[in-house]
Amino acid sequence: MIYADIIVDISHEKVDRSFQYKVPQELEGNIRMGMVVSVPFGNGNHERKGYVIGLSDQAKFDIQKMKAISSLCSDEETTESRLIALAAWMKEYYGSTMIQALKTVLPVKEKVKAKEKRMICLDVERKKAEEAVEELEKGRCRARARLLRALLEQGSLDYTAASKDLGANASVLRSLTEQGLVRIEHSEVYRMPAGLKESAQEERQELSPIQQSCVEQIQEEWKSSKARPVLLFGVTGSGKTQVYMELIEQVMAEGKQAIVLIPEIALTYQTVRRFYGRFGEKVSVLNSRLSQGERYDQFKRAKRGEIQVMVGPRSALFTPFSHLGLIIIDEEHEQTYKSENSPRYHARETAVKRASMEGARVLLGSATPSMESFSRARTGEYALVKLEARFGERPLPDVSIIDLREELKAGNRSVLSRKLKDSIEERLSLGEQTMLFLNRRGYAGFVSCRSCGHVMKCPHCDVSLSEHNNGKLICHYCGYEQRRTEKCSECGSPFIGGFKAGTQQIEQVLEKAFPQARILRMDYDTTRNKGSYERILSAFAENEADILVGTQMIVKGHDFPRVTLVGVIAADLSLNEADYRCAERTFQLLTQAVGRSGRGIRKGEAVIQTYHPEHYSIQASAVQDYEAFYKEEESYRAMMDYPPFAHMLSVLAFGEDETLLEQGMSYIAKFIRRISPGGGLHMIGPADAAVGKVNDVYRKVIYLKHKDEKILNAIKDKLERYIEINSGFRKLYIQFDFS
DNA sequence: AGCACGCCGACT
DNA sequence: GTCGGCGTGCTC
Repeated sequence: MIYADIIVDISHEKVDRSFQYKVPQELEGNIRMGMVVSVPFGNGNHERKGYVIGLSDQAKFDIQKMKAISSLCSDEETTESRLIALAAWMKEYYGSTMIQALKTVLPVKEKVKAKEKRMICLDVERKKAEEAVEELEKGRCRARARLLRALLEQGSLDYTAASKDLGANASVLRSLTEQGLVRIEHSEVYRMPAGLKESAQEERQELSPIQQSCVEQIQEEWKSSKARPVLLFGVTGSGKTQVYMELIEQVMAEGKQAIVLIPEIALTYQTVRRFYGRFGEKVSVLNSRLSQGERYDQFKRAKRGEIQVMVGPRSALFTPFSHLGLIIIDEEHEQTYKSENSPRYHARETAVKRASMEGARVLLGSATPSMESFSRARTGEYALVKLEARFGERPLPDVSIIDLREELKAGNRSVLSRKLKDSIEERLSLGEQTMLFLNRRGYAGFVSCRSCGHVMKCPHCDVSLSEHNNGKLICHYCGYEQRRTEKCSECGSPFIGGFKAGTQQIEQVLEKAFPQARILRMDYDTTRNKGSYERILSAFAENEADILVGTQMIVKGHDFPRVTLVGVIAADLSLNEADYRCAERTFQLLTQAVGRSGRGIRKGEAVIQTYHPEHYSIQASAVQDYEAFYKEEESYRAMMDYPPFAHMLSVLAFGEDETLLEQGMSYIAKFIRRISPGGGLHMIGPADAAVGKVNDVYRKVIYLKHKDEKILNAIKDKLERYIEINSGFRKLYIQFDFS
């Protein structure tokens, strides 16, 4: 007898686990992992769709009570089943629930229909409804009366919201509909067509000899049956996209499909148009502005074989192609390839896994490869191909590193050093453009009291509020807003001021220093509206401004030939982050920023302001020397036992009750200490997470380090079971994060 | 998500 | 007692 583990297709956490079913004799030969089946479920034995996630000959449940699979829904299995197998791997490897993994891998599906809003509306006149409310209140039908009253006030209610807030049970609703008092309306799902048809036919450029040789090296590697992923290490502007396109073309010629992953922020009109221009109708693009329905439609087109290339962010990795030939990850070092939600998967590792399951190739491209990838390239796990010469042999910009401590000694207290100010002046007189880069995480400055130092914080989250130009203080985590206070809430002092390090402040300084200059600003505030991102960038590209000030979003993707000066206001902002990757991030950001200068005919210049001029990430980025940086960072990581030399597992716990959370975490820590075998395991914490509270939910974290990833994985498995068994963890939400 | 079960207050 | 409503828990 064979038994199948099945996940039922009901989107509810309560049924987020597998159920074992008997496999009827006549299906035994046909059933496989990942298939979609129909099973009886629950008390009413309703037929439901389910996914086969495992098969075994061991019954884990009372055979008497075990039901049998009714039938296979095997119309669409092959592609889907591979993705489900991938989900099973993700669940295992990253430690999430199966449902969460399935949801990331099988996007929306009929969930689109489920999400199709169900609204509860009144079906009778107000008078009648009011009478009914009174009657129901007289009789003891409180729930129904509550619902009707809410309907009278608001006209109509969202089905799910109503059932959550008002306790509108299914039975309550049924009786109300039977009485003819309310009806449930299924609102239409509207999908907008993807309007990117006008493609300015990009002529196929001849590859340069260097590019051509890269293509050949890559193909050579992939001829082998044990083809490794290839890391294409090419400096900015070396024409990696050309190489990608050439390889995609060849994959398409074999009748296979390709996925191209691009960091969200680089998914601009320009990039997308290049792919459309080259591959026309065979390309589809995903981006965050697409609705769920549109996304679903794109996936459907891919499944039907109507398209052969999918360009998109992290989630495009799960495009249901039937003959996947190639996965390209551009700018592979980007942080956005790591998911923030459970399963906290990394697109790079997951791509390698998917490719190996489906016999596809993987190409990683970057000018500043991640430590992980470069280290794998050095051990031979990945193949390394270098694309060296900058396209057109343009010279690197002249870089000056300015020590801000010296500026202060010389009596200059402005955010602009004398050198940077002079250089800007020079550009203005020459009619060339300047980009000023503030490598903060995009937030405006916090507000603090000048007399007692108290910082204005969000009452729901453990973050300081940011000041915006409309005089409001806003929390960037939960959206909480309050007016700017006149007095300090702690000491009553009226001297309250913003910390002057935001892009707005820099803009103001510039306006004062260069009243004649035309200045554009690009940050969280100015890009919140749709299309504003593109509008600002194209305005700058059209030479409508002399200076562009912004956060990291200005250094990605776009090419501005008129820019001959790039200024980094304070390189230390990203260097001081509390994360072992901060040096890597700083190097990457600075290298990118410096590389923006002098992309046209004229030679560029860059000015980096910092309090740590001697730091290797700054020194190496100034001369664009990746390998020098890698060497330094490698010895630091090796010394500190950080990835890629050890593996890390973070156990994150969330909960509304702080003491319960604390208790839970100390139990977890004790449990880990008890089960961890021998030495070699480092545990840090439990401690507050980087942001200790969001939306009134507290967050704590335990970090585990070990050389052997398998041991961390085993700890994760045991923890999962421990947490499931002990009811004390019911009110806590626990996530795992490997890095 | 949907169904059964069991508790609770009002009425025969 | 008994009936109907509403919260809770379980589903292989």
